[in-house]
Amino acid sequence: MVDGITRADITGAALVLLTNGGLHALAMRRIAAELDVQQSALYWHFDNKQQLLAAVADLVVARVEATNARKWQNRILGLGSRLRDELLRYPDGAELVATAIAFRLGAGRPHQLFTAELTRAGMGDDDARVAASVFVHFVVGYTTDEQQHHQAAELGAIDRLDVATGRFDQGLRLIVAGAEAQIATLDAT
Amino acid sequence: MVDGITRADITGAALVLLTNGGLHALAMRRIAAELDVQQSALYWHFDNKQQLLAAVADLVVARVEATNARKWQNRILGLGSRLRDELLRYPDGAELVATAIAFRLGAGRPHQLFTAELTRAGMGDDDARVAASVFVHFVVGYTTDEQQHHQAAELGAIDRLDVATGRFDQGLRLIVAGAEAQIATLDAT
DNA sequence: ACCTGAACACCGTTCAAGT
DNA sequence: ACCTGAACACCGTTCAAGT
Repeated sequence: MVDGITRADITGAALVLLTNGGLHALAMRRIAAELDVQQSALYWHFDNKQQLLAAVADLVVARVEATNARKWQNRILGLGSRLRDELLRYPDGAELVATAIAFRLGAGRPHQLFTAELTRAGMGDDDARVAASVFVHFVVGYTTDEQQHHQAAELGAIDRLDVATGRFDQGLRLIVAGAEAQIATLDAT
Repeated sequence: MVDGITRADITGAALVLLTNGGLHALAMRRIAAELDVQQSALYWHFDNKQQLLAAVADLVVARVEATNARKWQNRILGLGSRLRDELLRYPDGAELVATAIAFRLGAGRPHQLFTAELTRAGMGDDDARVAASVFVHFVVGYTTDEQQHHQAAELGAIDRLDVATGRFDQGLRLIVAGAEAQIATLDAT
């Protein structure tokens, strides 16, 4: 007989359901059905649904990676748009990651990547972490809005299509300018 | 006999429930029970729960107001911490507002207030709106994390207490620096 | 115009019991 | 160690019918 179910099986099945039906489809019963298992079986592998969703959020941000641009400003911009792209790959991807981050349960990867870039740019560890959280909050928050609004429009709940595109880069550049100013005052000391 | 129930009655009762039990207590059945009404009665006043929650989110941010500091930088900082304070007044206040903003269903007040300050500071309407969204995403995102984490710690789900306090102002100042830089380049033109 | 009563189609979580 | 079966305590939404 075959082995039992693993955590990877569960999060994998959940990711498939997320892809096809969004957060709405991520019900314990549905995930269990996808694996031909009783819903209570999932609770042997995860304490609760929130922990399971956090593990799925980790998968969503797993492919976010640093770029190899020469200027740190461009690496930050690349990281931001790469993160946005990955969140947009799945319906409700941004909201899922936002919740996981809020509960400190997963999806720490974006924050780590931004922090690394900012320390390389010359910031102290502490300042880099603060700046990284500004970037992450903006990217995840902006993308959540964008995705939510886009999905609502598809359902016909909203008709006017916002001209929100392009505004993402503008916002990122504003924060980069703030980081530049802070690094400049550090160098002046 | 007394008149029927109004939308204000409903959002008022919901705000009481939010205060006492957080987002978890904001169930249609519970709100209806608070008003001695059947749950289906609420659907005559609101299309769905999401619309109702958006109206409650409007109440949460209703008392956010501009400060009268002389420098626009300080007015922005004051607006940010004032918004955070109001979100922290209710359990899950930040998450409620974040969701309403994402669905473009309410809580537009913070964005309007930030935009107004930034145009007064010398930004164009378009740039001011983008910068305002950076501020709002940071304040709401940061406060959601903070509140979520705080509530999890109260339930014993998390033991270590993050040293996140003070980081809020640092983050706000970083964005202000970015706005300053942008206004400076405008003035130079 | 405004609300009731009742149903429909779902949820997350627990827990004794099985193998 | 890993899962079943069944229950518990909930949800949001709809809709005919009442007044």
